[in-house]
Amino acid sequence: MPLRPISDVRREELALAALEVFLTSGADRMTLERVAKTAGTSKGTVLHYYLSKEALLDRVLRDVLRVLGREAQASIVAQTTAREKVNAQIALCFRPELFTPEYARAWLSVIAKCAAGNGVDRYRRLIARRLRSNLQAYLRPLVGATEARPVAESLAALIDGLWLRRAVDPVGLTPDRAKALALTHLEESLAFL
Amino acid sequence: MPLRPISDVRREELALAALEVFLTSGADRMTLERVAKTAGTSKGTVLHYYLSKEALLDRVLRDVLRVLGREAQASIVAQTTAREKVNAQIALCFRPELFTPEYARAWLSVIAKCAAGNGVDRYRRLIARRLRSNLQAYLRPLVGATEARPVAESLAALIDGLWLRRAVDPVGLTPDRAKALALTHLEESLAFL
DNA sequence: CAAGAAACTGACCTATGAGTCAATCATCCG
DNA sequence: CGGATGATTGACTCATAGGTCAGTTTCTTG
Repeated sequence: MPLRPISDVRREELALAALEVFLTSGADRMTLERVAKTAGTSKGTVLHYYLSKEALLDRVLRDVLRVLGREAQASIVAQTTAREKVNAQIALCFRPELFTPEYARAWLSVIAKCAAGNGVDRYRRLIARRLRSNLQAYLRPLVGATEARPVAESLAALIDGLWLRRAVDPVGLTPDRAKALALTHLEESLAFL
Repeated sequence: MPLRPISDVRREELALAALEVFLTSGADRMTLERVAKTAGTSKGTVLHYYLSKEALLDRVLRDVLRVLGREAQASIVAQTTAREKVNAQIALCFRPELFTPEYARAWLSVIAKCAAGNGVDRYRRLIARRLRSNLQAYLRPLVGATEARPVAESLAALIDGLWLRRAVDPVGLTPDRAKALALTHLEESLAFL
Protein backbone atom coordinates (compact mmCIF):
# COMPACT_ATOMS: atom_id res chain seq x y z
CA MET A 1 0.00 0.00 0.00
CA PRO A 2 1.18 3.50 -0.76
CA LEU A 3 2.41 5.64 2.09
CA ARG A 4 0.22 8.56 2.83
CA PRO A 5 1.47 11.74 1.18
CA ILE A 6 2.94 14.19 3.63
CA SER A 7 0.62 16.87 2.42
CA ASP A 8 -2.40 14.86 3.51
CA VAL A 9 -0.89 14.16 6.88
CA ARG A 10 -0.11 17.83 7.40
CA ARG A 11 -3.52 18.96 6.32
CA GLU A 12 -5.08 16.62 8.82
CA GLU A 13 -2.73 17.63 11.62
CA LEU A 14 -3.46 21.24 10.94
CA ALA A 15 -7.18 20.59 10.85
CA LEU A 16 -6.90 18.92 14.22
CA ALA A 17 -4.95 21.81 15.68
CA ALA A 18 -7.46 24.21 14.19
CA LEU A 19 -10.31 22.27 15.76
CA GLU A 20 -8.65 22.52 19.13
CA VAL A 21 -8.15 26.25 18.79
CA PHE A 22 -11.65 26.67 17.42
CA LEU A 23 -13.22 24.89 20.36
CA THR A 24 -11.31 26.86 22.94
CA SER A 25 -11.38 30.24 21.25
CA GLY A 26 -14.33 30.40 18.88
CA ALA A 27 -14.30 31.16 15.19
CA ASP A 28 -13.07 34.73 15.46
CA ARG A 29 -10.19 34.12 17.80
CA MET A 30 -9.07 31.11 15.88
CA THR A 31 -6.14 32.97 14.35
CA LEU A 32 -3.70 31.41 11.94
CA GLU A 33 -0.93 32.23 14.35
CA ARG A 34 -2.53 30.24 17.15
CA VAL A 35 -3.31 27.33 14.91
CA ALA A 36 0.29 27.31 13.75
CA LYS A 37 1.60 27.45 17.29
CA THR A 38 -0.72 24.67 18.40
CA ALA A 39 0.41 22.53 15.51
CA GLY A 40 4.02 23.37 16.26
CA THR A 41 4.70 25.09 12.98
CA SER A 42 4.54 28.50 11.38
CA LYS A 43 1.74 30.57 9.95
CA GLY A 44 3.28 30.24 6.53
CA THR A 45 2.88 26.49 6.63
CA VAL A 46 -0.76 26.76 7.57
CA LEU A 47 -1.38 28.97 4.58
CA HIS A 48 0.63 26.60 2.47
CA TYR A 49 -1.93 23.87 3.09
CA TYR A 50 -5.05 25.97 3.38
CA LEU A 51 -5.46 28.83 0.97
CA SER A 52 -7.13 31.07 3.51
CA LYS A 53 -8.45 31.16 7.01
CA GLU A 54 -11.91 30.65 5.64
CA ALA A 55 -10.84 27.46 3.92
CA LEU A 56 -9.42 26.20 7.20
CA LEU A 57 -12.55 27.07 9.15
CA ASP A 58 -14.53 25.41 6.44
CA ARG A 59 -12.62 22.22 6.91
CA VAL A 60 -13.01 22.32 10.67
CA LEU A 61 -16.76 22.81 10.49
CA ARG A 62 -17.13 20.19 7.83
CA ASP A 63 -15.28 17.71 10.03
CA VAL A 64 -17.42 18.48 13.04
CA LEU A 65 -20.63 18.17 11.06
CA ARG A 66 -19.51 14.92 9.52
CA VAL A 67 -18.80 13.39 12.89
CA LEU A 68 -22.05 14.63 14.35
CA GLY A 69 -23.97 13.37 11.37
CA ARG A 70 -22.45 9.92 11.66
CA GLU A 71 -23.19 9.69 15.34
CA ALA A 72 -26.74 10.84 14.81
CA GLN A 73 -27.31 8.29 12.13
CA ALA A 74 -25.89 5.50 14.25
CA SER A 75 -27.79 6.22 17.42
CA ILE A 76 -31.12 7.16 15.87
CA VAL A 77 -31.42 4.52 13.23
CA ALA A 78 -31.03 1.93 15.97
CA GLN A 79 -34.34 3.01 17.48
CA THR A 80 -37.53 1.43 16.28
CA THR A 81 -40.49 3.56 17.31
CA ALA A 82 -40.91 7.15 16.26
CA ARG A 83 -41.02 8.27 19.85
CA GLU A 84 -37.71 6.58 20.55
CA LYS A 85 -36.19 8.30 17.57
CA VAL A 86 -37.24 11.71 18.82
CA ASN A 87 -35.91 10.87 22.25
CA ALA A 88 -32.64 9.71 20.74
CA GLN A 89 -32.31 12.93 18.77
CA ILE A 90 -32.86 14.98 21.91
CA ALA A 91 -30.48 12.86 23.93
CA LEU A 92 -27.89 13.36 21.23
CA CYS A 93 -28.17 17.14 21.46
CA PHE A 94 -27.45 17.10 25.17
CA ARG A 95 -24.84 14.38 25.51
CA PRO A 96 -22.52 15.57 28.28
CA GLU A 97 -19.41 15.37 26.14
CA LEU A 98 -21.07 17.52 23.50
CA PHE A 99 -23.17 19.91 25.51
CA THR A 100 -20.17 21.63 27.03
CA PRO A 101 -19.57 25.32 27.52
CA GLU A 102 -16.70 25.10 25.02
CA TYR A 103 -18.77 23.55 22.27
CA ALA A 104 -21.63 25.89 23.00
CA ARG A 105 -19.42 28.94 22.82
CA ALA A 106 -17.81 27.76 19.62
CA TRP A 107 -21.20 27.06 18.08
CA LEU A 108 -22.44 30.45 19.16
CA SER A 109 -19.42 32.13 17.59
CA VAL A 110 -20.25 30.53 14.26
CA ILE A 111 -23.88 31.53 14.49
CA ALA A 112 -22.93 35.10 15.30
CA LYS A 113 -20.47 35.15 12.44
CA CYS A 114 -23.01 34.09 9.88
CA ALA A 115 -25.74 36.27 11.35
CA ALA A 116 -23.33 39.14 10.79
CA GLY A 117 -23.08 38.10 7.17
CA ASN A 118 -19.51 36.77 7.03
CA GLY A 119 -19.83 33.70 4.85
CA VAL A 120 -20.31 30.30 6.52
CA ASP A 121 -24.09 30.49 6.31
CA ARG A 122 -24.47 27.06 4.85
CA TYR A 123 -23.34 25.42 8.06
CA ARG A 124 -25.82 27.09 10.30
CA ARG A 125 -28.59 26.31 7.90
CA LEU A 126 -27.30 22.81 7.69
CA ILE A 127 -27.35 22.27 11.43
CA ALA A 128 -30.58 24.10 12.11
CA ARG A 129 -32.49 22.65 9.21
CA ARG A 130 -31.31 19.15 9.77
CA LEU A 131 -32.23 19.26 13.42
CA ARG A 132 -35.66 20.66 12.70
CA SER A 133 -36.41 18.50 9.72
CA ASN A 134 -35.22 15.37 11.52
CA LEU A 135 -37.47 16.16 14.44
CA GLN A 136 -40.29 16.94 12.06
CA ALA A 137 -39.93 13.63 10.29
CA TYR A 138 -39.91 11.64 13.52
CA LEU A 139 -42.83 13.62 14.90
CA ARG A 140 -45.11 13.23 11.92
CA PRO A 141 -46.35 9.77 12.90
CA LEU A 142 -46.89 11.00 16.44
CA VAL A 143 -48.75 14.26 15.93
CA GLY A 144 -49.87 14.23 12.32
CA ALA A 145 -48.62 16.12 9.31
CA THR A 146 -50.08 19.51 10.14
CA GLU A 147 -48.84 19.62 13.72
CA ALA A 148 -45.41 18.16 13.06
CA ARG A 149 -43.96 21.39 11.78
CA PRO A 150 -44.82 23.76 14.60
CA VAL A 151 -43.97 21.18 17.24
CA ALA A 152 -40.60 20.52 15.63
CA GLU A 153 -40.00 24.23 15.22
CA SER A 154 -40.74 24.89 18.85
CA LEU A 155 -38.62 22.03 20.07
CA ALA A 156 -35.71 23.03 17.85
CA ALA A 157 -35.92 26.62 19.08
CA LEU A 158 -35.96 25.43 22.67
CA ILE A 159 -32.88 23.33 22.05
CA ASP A 160 -31.13 26.31 20.47
CA GLY A 161 -32.08 28.46 23.43
CA LEU A 162 -30.72 25.93 25.89
CA TRP A 163 -27.47 25.75 23.95
CA LEU A 164 -27.27 29.50 23.99
CA ARG A 165 -27.72 29.57 27.71
CA ARG A 166 -25.06 26.90 28.07
CA ALA A 167 -22.64 29.10 26.16
CA VAL A 168 -23.18 32.08 28.38
CA ASP A 169 -23.73 30.49 31.76
CA PRO A 170 -21.43 27.51 32.08
CA VAL A 171 -22.65 26.44 35.50
CA GLY A 172 -26.35 27.23 35.62
CA LEU A 173 -27.57 24.46 33.38
CA THR A 174 -26.40 20.87 33.47
CA PRO A 175 -26.78 18.55 30.48
CA ASP A 176 -29.25 16.45 32.42
CA ARG A 177 -31.39 19.41 33.29
CA ALA A 178 -31.35 20.74 29.74
CA LYS A 179 -32.32 17.36 28.39
CA ALA A 180 -35.09 17.09 30.95
CA LEU A 181 -36.48 20.46 29.92
CA ALA A 182 -36.50 19.48 26.26
CA LEU A 183 -38.14 16.14 27.00
CA THR A 184 -40.76 17.79 29.15
CA HIS A 185 -41.57 20.18 26.36
CA LEU A 186 -41.98 17.28 24.00
CA GLU A 187 -44.11 15.40 26.50
CA GLU A 188 -46.39 18.38 26.95
CA SER A 189 -46.73 18.98 23.25
CA LEU A 190 -47.71 15.39 22.68
CA ALA A 191 -50.13 15.35 25.60
CA PHE A 192 -51.80 18.53 24.50
CA LEU A 193 -52.94 17.34 21.12
CA MET B 1 -33.76 76.87 34.12
CA PRO B 2 -30.16 76.24 33.20
CA LEU B 3 -29.33 75.48 29.61
CA ARG B 4 -28.16 71.97 29.07
CA PRO B 5 -24.38 71.73 29.02
CA ILE B 6 -23.00 71.08 25.57
CA SER B 7 -21.14 68.06 26.86
CA ASP B 8 -24.42 66.39 27.81
CA VAL B 9 -25.95 67.18 24.48
CA ARG B 10 -22.94 65.76 22.64
CA ARG B 11 -22.82 62.67 24.76
CA GLU B 12 -26.43 62.01 23.96
CA GLU B 13 -26.02 62.68 20.25
CA LEU B 14 -23.08 60.35 20.16
CA ALA B 15 -24.98 57.70 22.08
CA LEU B 16 -27.77 57.99 19.54
CA ALA B 17 -25.38 57.64 16.63
CA ALA B 18 -23.74 54.72 18.36
CA LEU B 19 -27.10 53.05 18.85
CA GLU B 20 -27.80 53.41 15.15
CA VAL B 21 -24.47 51.89 14.21
CA PHE B 22 -24.85 49.19 16.83
CA LEU B 23 -28.24 48.14 15.52
CA THR B 24 -27.11 47.97 11.94
CA SER B 25 -23.65 46.51 12.48
CA GLY B 26 -23.57 44.67 15.79
CA ALA B 27 -21.27 45.25 18.71
CA ASP B 28 -18.06 44.26 16.97
CA ARG B 29 -18.51 46.30 13.85
CA MET B 30 -19.60 49.31 15.78
CA THR B 31 -16.28 51.08 15.27
CA LEU B 32 -15.47 54.50 16.65
CA GLU B 33 -14.87 55.68 13.12
CA ARG B 34 -18.36 54.75 11.99
CA VAL B 35 -19.96 56.23 15.04
CA ALA B 36 -18.06 59.45 14.44
CA LYS B 37 -19.06 59.54 10.81
CA THR B 38 -22.70 58.86 11.64
CA ALA B 39 -22.67 61.63 14.19
CA GLY B 40 -20.93 63.90 11.71
CA THR B 41 -17.80 64.39 13.74
CA SER B 42 -14.39 62.86 14.27
CA LYS B 43 -13.16 59.85 16.16
CA GLY B 44 -11.26 62.13 18.49
CA THR B 45 -14.48 63.77 19.60
CA VAL B 46 -16.09 60.45 20.34
CA LEU B 47 -13.17 59.53 22.55
CA HIS B 48 -13.35 62.96 24.11
CA TYR B 49 -16.80 62.18 25.48
CA TYR B 50 -16.43 58.47 26.04
CA LEU B 51 -13.19 57.23 27.49
CA SER B 52 -13.19 54.07 25.45
CA LYS B 53 -15.24 52.07 23.05
CA GLU B 54 -16.34 49.89 25.89
CA ALA B 55 -17.70 52.89 27.74
CA LEU B 56 -19.67 53.86 24.67
CA LEU B 57 -21.07 50.39 24.17
CA ASP B 58 -21.89 50.38 27.83
CA ARG B 59 -23.93 53.51 27.43
CA VAL B 60 -25.75 52.16 24.39
CA LEU B 61 -26.70 48.94 26.10
CA ARG B 62 -27.70 50.72 29.25
CA ASP B 63 -30.00 52.98 27.24
CA VAL B 64 -31.61 50.08 25.44
CA LEU B 65 -32.16 48.18 28.66
CA ARG B 66 -33.61 51.22 30.36
CA VAL B 67 -36.11 51.76 27.59
CA LEU B 68 -37.06 48.12 27.47
CA GLY B 69 -37.42 48.05 31.23
CA ARG B 70 -39.70 51.04 31.24
CA GLU B 71 -41.87 49.63 28.50
CA ALA B 72 -42.08 46.32 30.26
CA GLN B 73 -43.08 47.96 33.49
CA ALA B 74 -45.74 50.05 31.79
CA SER B 75 -47.39 47.32 29.79
CA ILE B 76 -47.19 44.56 32.37
CA VAL B 77 -48.18 46.45 35.48
CA ALA B 78 -51.37 47.43 33.68
CA GLN B 79 -52.48 43.82 33.63
CA THR B 80 -54.40 42.44 36.55
CA THR B 81 -54.30 38.67 36.47
CA ALA B 82 -51.12 36.66 36.60
CA ARG B 83 -51.93 35.03 33.32
CA GLU B 84 -52.36 38.39 31.65
CA LYS B 85 -49.00 39.47 32.98
CA VAL B 86 -47.26 36.47 31.49
CA ASN B 87 -49.02 37.07 28.21
CA ALA B 88 -47.99 40.70 28.27
CA GLN B 89 -44.37 39.76 28.90
CA ILE B 90 -44.40 37.39 25.96
CA ALA B 91 -46.14 39.90 23.71
CA LEU B 92 -43.48 42.39 24.66
CA CYS B 93 -40.68 40.08 23.56
CA PHE B 94 -42.17 39.70 20.12
CA ARG B 95 -43.48 43.15 19.35
CA PRO B 96 -42.92 43.62 15.62
CA GLU B 97 -40.89 46.78 16.03
CA LEU B 98 -38.58 45.00 18.46
CA PHE B 99 -38.43 41.48 17.08
CA THR B 100 -36.60 42.54 13.93
CA PRO B 101 -33.65 40.91 12.25
CA GLU B 102 -31.57 43.98 13.10
CA TYR B 103 -32.33 43.89 16.80
CA ALA B 104 -31.90 40.15 16.88
CA ARG B 105 -28.53 40.32 15.18
CA ALA B 106 -27.35 43.09 17.47
CA TRP B 107 -28.52 41.18 20.51
CA LEU B 108 -26.77 38.07 19.25
CA SER B 109 -23.55 39.98 18.75
CA VAL B 110 -23.62 41.06 22.38
CA ILE B 111 -24.35 37.57 23.59
CA ALA B 112 -21.49 36.18 21.52
CA LYS B 113 -19.18 38.87 22.80
CA CYS B 114 -19.83 38.10 26.42
CA ALA B 115 -19.82 34.35 25.84
CA ALA B 116 -16.34 34.87 24.45
CA GLY B 117 -15.39 36.57 27.67
CA ASN B 118 -14.98 40.18 26.49
CA GLY B 119 -16.51 42.16 29.32
CA VAL B 120 -20.18 43.12 29.05
CA ASP B 121 -21.35 40.04 30.94
CA ARG B 122 -23.55 41.99 33.28
CA TYR B 123 -25.92 42.88 30.47
CA ARG B 124 -26.58 39.40 29.34
CA ARG B 125 -27.16 38.30 32.86
CA LEU B 126 -29.36 41.29 33.32
CA ILE B 127 -31.53 40.54 30.32
CA ALA B 128 -31.66 36.81 30.76
CA ARG B 129 -32.21 36.88 34.47
CA ARG B 130 -34.82 39.58 34.36
CA LEU B 131 -36.78 37.79 31.68
CA ARG B 132 -36.68 34.51 33.49
CA SER B 133 -37.29 35.88 36.94
CA ASN B 134 -40.16 38.03 35.71
CA LEU B 135 -41.75 35.05 34.09
CA GLN B 136 -41.11 33.01 37.18
CA ALA B 137 -42.79 35.57 39.40
CA TYR B 138 -45.87 35.80 37.22
CA LEU B 139 -46.06 32.04 36.88
CA ARG B 140 -45.84 31.23 40.56
CA PRO B 141 -49.54 31.84 41.24
CA LEU B 142 -50.42 29.79 38.19
CA VAL B 143 -48.29 26.69 38.61
CA GLY B 144 -47.06 26.77 42.18
CA ALA B 145 -43.68 27.56 43.65
CA THR B 146 -41.91 24.35 42.70
CA GLU B 147 -43.01 24.32 39.07
CA ALA B 148 -42.57 28.02 38.41
CA ARG B 149 -38.84 27.79 37.93
CA PRO B 150 -38.60 25.05 35.31
CA VAL B 151 -41.57 26.41 33.39
CA ALA B 152 -40.05 29.89 33.35
CA GLU B 153 -36.68 28.47 32.43
CA SER B 154 -38.11 26.56 29.52
CA LEU B 155 -40.15 29.47 28.27
CA ALA B 156 -37.20 31.84 28.52
CA ALA B 157 -35.01 29.40 26.61
CA LEU B 158 -37.64 29.05 23.92
CA ILE B 159 -37.82 32.81 23.57
CA ASP B 160 -34.05 33.02 23.28
CA GLY B 161 -34.08 30.31 20.67
CA LEU B 162 -36.71 32.11 18.64
CA TRP B 163 -34.70 35.32 18.80
CA LEU B 164 -31.66 33.44 17.67
CA ARG B 165 -33.51 32.06 14.73
CA ARG B 166 -34.77 35.52 13.92
CA ALA B 167 -31.18 36.76 13.81
CA VAL B 168 -30.05 34.13 11.38
CA ASP B 169 -33.10 33.64 9.23
CA PRO B 170 -34.75 37.02 8.67
CA VAL B 171 -37.65 35.69 6.64
CA GLY B 172 -38.50 32.29 8.04
CA LEU B 173 -40.15 33.42 11.24
CA THR B 174 -42.59 36.27 11.59
CA PRO B 175 -43.21 38.02 14.91
CA ASP B 176 -46.74 36.66 14.99
CA ARG B 177 -45.61 33.13 14.45
CA ALA B 178 -42.88 33.38 17.08
CA LYS B 179 -45.32 34.79 19.57
CA ALA B 180 -47.79 32.04 18.78
CA LEU B 181 -45.16 29.39 19.39
CA ALA B 182 -44.26 30.88 22.75
CA LEU B 183 -47.88 31.19 23.79
CA THR B 184 -48.57 27.63 22.75
CA HIS B 185 -45.67 26.44 24.83
CA LEU B 186 -47.04 28.32 27.81
CA GLU B 187 -50.51 26.95 27.20
CA GLU B 188 -49.25 23.42 27.08
CA SER B 189 -47.16 23.81 30.19
CA LEU B 190 -50.12 25.11 32.10
CA ALA B 191 -52.45 22.43 30.77
CA PHE B 192 -50.05 19.68 31.62
CA LEU B 193 -49.82 20.30 35.34
C1' DC C 1 -11.47 92.50 26.02
C1' DA C 2 -8.48 88.91 27.65
C1' DA C 3 -7.50 84.64 29.59
C1' DG C 4 -8.61 80.25 30.78
C1' DA C 5 -11.48 76.29 29.98
C1' DA C 6 -13.71 73.43 27.17
C1' DA C 7 -14.67 71.51 22.47
C1' DC C 8 -12.75 69.66 18.61
C1' DT C 9 -9.60 67.86 15.14
C1' DG C 10 -6.36 65.14 12.50
C1' DA C 11 -1.96 63.21 12.60
C1' DC C 12 0.20 59.67 14.83
C1' DC C 13 1.13 55.27 17.47
C1' DT C 14 0.30 50.53 18.49
C1' DA C 15 -1.49 46.00 18.18
C1' DT C 16 -3.56 42.45 15.65
C1' DG C 17 -4.28 39.44 12.02
C1' DA C 18 -4.64 37.95 7.12
C1' DG C 19 -2.12 37.09 3.28
C1' DT C 20 2.50 37.35 0.13
C1' DC C 21 6.98 36.04 -1.11
C1' DA C 22 11.62 34.92 -1.85
C1' DA C 23 14.85 32.20 0.19
C1' DT C 24 16.06 27.91 2.35
C1' DC C 25 15.79 22.94 3.33
C1' DA C 26 14.51 18.13 2.42
C1' DT C 27 13.44 14.53 -0.48
C1' DC C 28 12.99 11.81 -4.33
C1' DC C 29 13.96 10.26 -8.88
C1' DG C 30 16.68 9.89 -13.22
C1' DC D 1 25.29 12.82 -7.92
C1' DG D 2 22.29 16.57 -9.04
C1' DG D 3 18.40 18.87 -10.42
C1' DA D 4 13.43 19.30 -9.68
C1' DT D 5 9.70 19.20 -6.79
C1' DG D 6 7.62 20.17 -2.65
C1' DA D 7 7.92 21.61 2.46
C1' DT D 8 8.97 25.24 5.50
C1' DT D 9 10.08 29.50 7.28
C1' DG D 10 10.19 34.28 8.74
C1' DA D 11 10.26 38.70 7.16
C1' DC D 12 7.27 41.63 4.75
C1' DT D 13 2.89 44.24 3.30
C1' DC D 14 -1.65 45.77 4.01
C1' DA D 15 -5.75 46.80 6.42
C1' DT D 16 -8.40 47.59 10.54
C1' DA D 17 -9.30 49.61 14.75
C1' DG D 18 -8.54 51.47 19.38
C1' DG D 19 -6.32 54.94 21.71
C1' DT D 20 -2.95 59.22 22.39
C1' DC D 21 -1.71 63.86 21.84
C1' DA D 22 -0.56 68.45 20.73
C1' DG D 23 -2.44 72.05 18.66
C1' DT D 24 -6.43 74.96 17.18
C1' DT D 25 -10.87 76.92 17.62
C1' DT D 26 -14.70 78.36 20.32
C1' DC D 27 -17.02 79.57 24.31
C1' DT D 28 -17.40 81.64 28.91
C1' DT D 29 -16.50 84.57 32.39
C1' DG D 30 -13.99 87.90 35.28
